[in-house]
Amino acid sequence: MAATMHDVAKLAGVSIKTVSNVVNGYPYIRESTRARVLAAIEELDYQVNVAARNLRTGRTGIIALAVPELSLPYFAELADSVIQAADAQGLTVLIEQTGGQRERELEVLSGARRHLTDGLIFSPLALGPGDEDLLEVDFPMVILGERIFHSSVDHVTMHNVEAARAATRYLLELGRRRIAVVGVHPGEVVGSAGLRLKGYRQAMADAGLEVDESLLGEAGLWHRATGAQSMARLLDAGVRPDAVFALNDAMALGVLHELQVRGVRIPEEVAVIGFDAVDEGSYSNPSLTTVDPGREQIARTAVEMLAERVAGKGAPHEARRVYADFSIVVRGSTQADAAAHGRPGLAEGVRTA
Amino acid sequence: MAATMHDVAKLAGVSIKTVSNVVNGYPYIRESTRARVLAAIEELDYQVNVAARNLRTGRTGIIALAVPELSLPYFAELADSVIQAADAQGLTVLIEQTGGQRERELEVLSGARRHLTDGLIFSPLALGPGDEDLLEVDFPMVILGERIFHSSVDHVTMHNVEAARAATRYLLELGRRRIAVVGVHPGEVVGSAGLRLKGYRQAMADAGLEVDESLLGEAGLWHRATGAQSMARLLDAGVRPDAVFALNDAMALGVLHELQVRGVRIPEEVAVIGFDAVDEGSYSNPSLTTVDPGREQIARTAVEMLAERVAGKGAPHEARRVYADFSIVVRGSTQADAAAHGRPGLAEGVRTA
DNA sequence: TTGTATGCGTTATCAA
DNA sequence: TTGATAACGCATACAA
Repeated sequence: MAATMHDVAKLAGVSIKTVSNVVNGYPYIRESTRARVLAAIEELDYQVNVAARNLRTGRTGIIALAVPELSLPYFAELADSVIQAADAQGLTVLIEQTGGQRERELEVLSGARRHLTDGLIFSPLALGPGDEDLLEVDFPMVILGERIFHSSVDHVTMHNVEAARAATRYLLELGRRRIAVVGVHPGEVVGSAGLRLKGYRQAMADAGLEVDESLLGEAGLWHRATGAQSMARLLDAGVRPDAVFALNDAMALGVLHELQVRGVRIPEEVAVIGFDAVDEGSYSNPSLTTVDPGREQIARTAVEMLAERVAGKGAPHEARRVYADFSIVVRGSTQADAAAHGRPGLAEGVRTA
Repeated sequence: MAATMHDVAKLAGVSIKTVSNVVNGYPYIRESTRARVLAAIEELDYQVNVAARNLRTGRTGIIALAVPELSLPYFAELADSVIQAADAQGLTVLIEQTGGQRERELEVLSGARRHLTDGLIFSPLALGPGDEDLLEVDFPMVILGERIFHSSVDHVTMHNVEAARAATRYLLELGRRRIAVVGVHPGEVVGSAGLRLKGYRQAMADAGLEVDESLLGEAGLWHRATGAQSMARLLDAGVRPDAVFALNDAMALGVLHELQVRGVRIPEEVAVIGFDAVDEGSYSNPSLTTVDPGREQIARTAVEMLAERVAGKGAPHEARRVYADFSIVVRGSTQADAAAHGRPGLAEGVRTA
C-alpha cells in the first residue's frame, strides 16, 4: 500500500541508503541527487514508517506524562503545558491517568506501555516514602512533586512549604486569625498536603500564634466536592474561621460554594485562598485569591530535563532537583476591592515570592 | 540489555515461535511447555518489544484524540472519558492539541505522527464545509461534532439543535422573554455555534416571538474570558436581557462573573444557562444550569466505533452517524431554589430530552 | 503441538 | 558522495 524507501530509491535511481540520508538531513549529498530523491518522495507521497525507525533506533519520540486525572483542572492545564513544551522539542506526549491508585502508578513504571515511550514525567499520588526502590528504573524519568525522593532521579517541584507559608502570612497580614485549612492528610509529611500544612504551621508560629487543631479539615482527594464537604464538616462542627486556606484551587472553589450556600459573605466574614492558580479561579464569584506555583515553568523544565536524559542516554549525570518560582495572586476572595474594578486579570494584585 | 524472545527461548529450551505463542495466548501448547516458558519469562524479566511487534503487525495499539485544547474543561473531561473507554478496549490514547488552528488540524490528518497510531478521533474546529475531501483518509477515523460531514466517515455528535431549542424553551417557560445568546459565530451554519443558534431561533419561533438581533453576542473562541467580554459588550451597548443562553459552559461562567461584577442578581434579574455540563458548573456561584450533551456516551461510542474500524480494517461498512442523548440540568443560575438546599447534585433538577 | 525460515522498513557499518 | 548488506525483534507461513 504505502510507499517505502525502496520504492523511492527505485524511482529516483539511487540506493535506499541515499534516500535515508536525504530523509534524515545528512549533509554530504550532491544537490542534484537530493533533488531527485525529494521529487520521488513527493511523487510517491512517501512518509517514513515510524515503527521501523523505532525498531532500528530504539527510540520512539514519545514521552509519557502520568497524572492522577485530567478532569482536575490543574492537571489538565499541566498536560497542556507539557504537550506544548514537548512539541517544541519535537516530542509527542502520551498521557496516562493513574486515578491516584497505587496499582496504576506501578503499572506506569513497569507496564508494557513503557516500551512505547522514551521517558516518563511522573506525578505520583499514591507512591511515597518506602517506595524509593521502585524508582530505580532504567529509563529516563523526571518526577513532579515531593512525595518521593531518590538520589538518582530528577525532580521538578514547587516551593510547597515556602509558598504555603507566604499564603498564610498574607492572610495574617489581612488581620485574620482563625485560619482554617482544608485538604489536610493527617499524618502525611512528604506530600503536598503535608508540606503545605507545614508552611501554614510555620507562618502561624512566626506570628506567635497557636494552631487550633479543630480548624484543620481533612479531605483525601482534592476535588471541588471534597473541598465543599470538608468545609461543611468544619462548619457543622461549630468551627467559625475568619479565613480558609484550601490546599488547592479545586477545593477552594468547593469551599466558596459551600460558604455561599450558607450565606457567608466572602471576603468580609471569611477570606479564602487557594493554591494552583488554575484559570477557573479568575472567573469564580468572587474570583479566587491563590498561589501560583509556576506551572508553566515546571512543565517546561521537566520536558527539557527529560529530553536531555533521553538524548544523553548513557551518560549518568547527577540527579537534579529544580524548584519553580511562586507568587501570590490576590483577587476578590480575600480583598473585596481586588475584584471590583472590572474584568479579572486587570485589577489582580501579584505578590512575588 | 533487555531480554528478547530469543533469550527466553534459549533459557526455556524451546523455539522462539513457541515463546511467541505463549506470549500471544495461542491455545494449543502443552501445559508443561507453557510453564517452562513462563518461568523463563519471569526469570529474565522479559517484556515484548512493542516496536518490533508494531513493525511486524502494522498496528500500534494507539489511537489519537485531536482536540482544540485541554485547558478547556469540556475537552479535558472528554479526554478523560476517551482514555478510560480506550483502556477498556486495550488501547492507548495519544492527545493532539490543535488550538483550533487549521494548519494543525491538517497536520493531524496527514502528519508523520499519524503513523504512530491505528486511528483517530477528531474534534475539528477550523476545518469545515469545503474540506470534505480532506476527510478522504485511508485510516480509521471517527469525527466528533457536526462541522464536516463526509459519507465515508463515522460521526458521533450531539443533538445541538434540539438541545439548544430545549434550553431556550426552558428559559421561555420560566417567563423570560429577552434572551441573549453569547458565543455567536456570525454566518456560521454547520458548527456548534450555528446549530445551537438555530435551535434558539426555532424555540423563539415556536413561542411566536421575534428574535431581537441585538441580543446576539459574538465570541470567536469559547473561553471564560471571551464569554465575559461578550457579555460586557452587550451590556455596554445598552442591551438589557432577562436571560442569557451561553453556547458553552466556559463562556457561561465568564458571563456569570461579568454580571456579578456589575451587581446584577442571578437568577432574579438575569437567568443564565450554559451548555456542556462540565463539573465546574456545579460549584460555581450560583451553580450553573446547563445542557448535558452526553459526553460519556460520546466518548464511549466514538472509541468503540473506532476500535471496530481498526479491527475490521479491510471491510468497508457504511459510515454511521450517532447522536448522543441530552438533558437539561437545572441549577441555581436559573432557579434560585435549585441551589438553596445544600450541596450541588442533591437539589439539581434534571429534565431529560 | 512445535520448529525453521523469511521479511516487516529502517538505520548503521563499511567499503568503494 | 554513494551503495551493498547486515541487523533491530517479532510474527507467520509452512513444515515436521
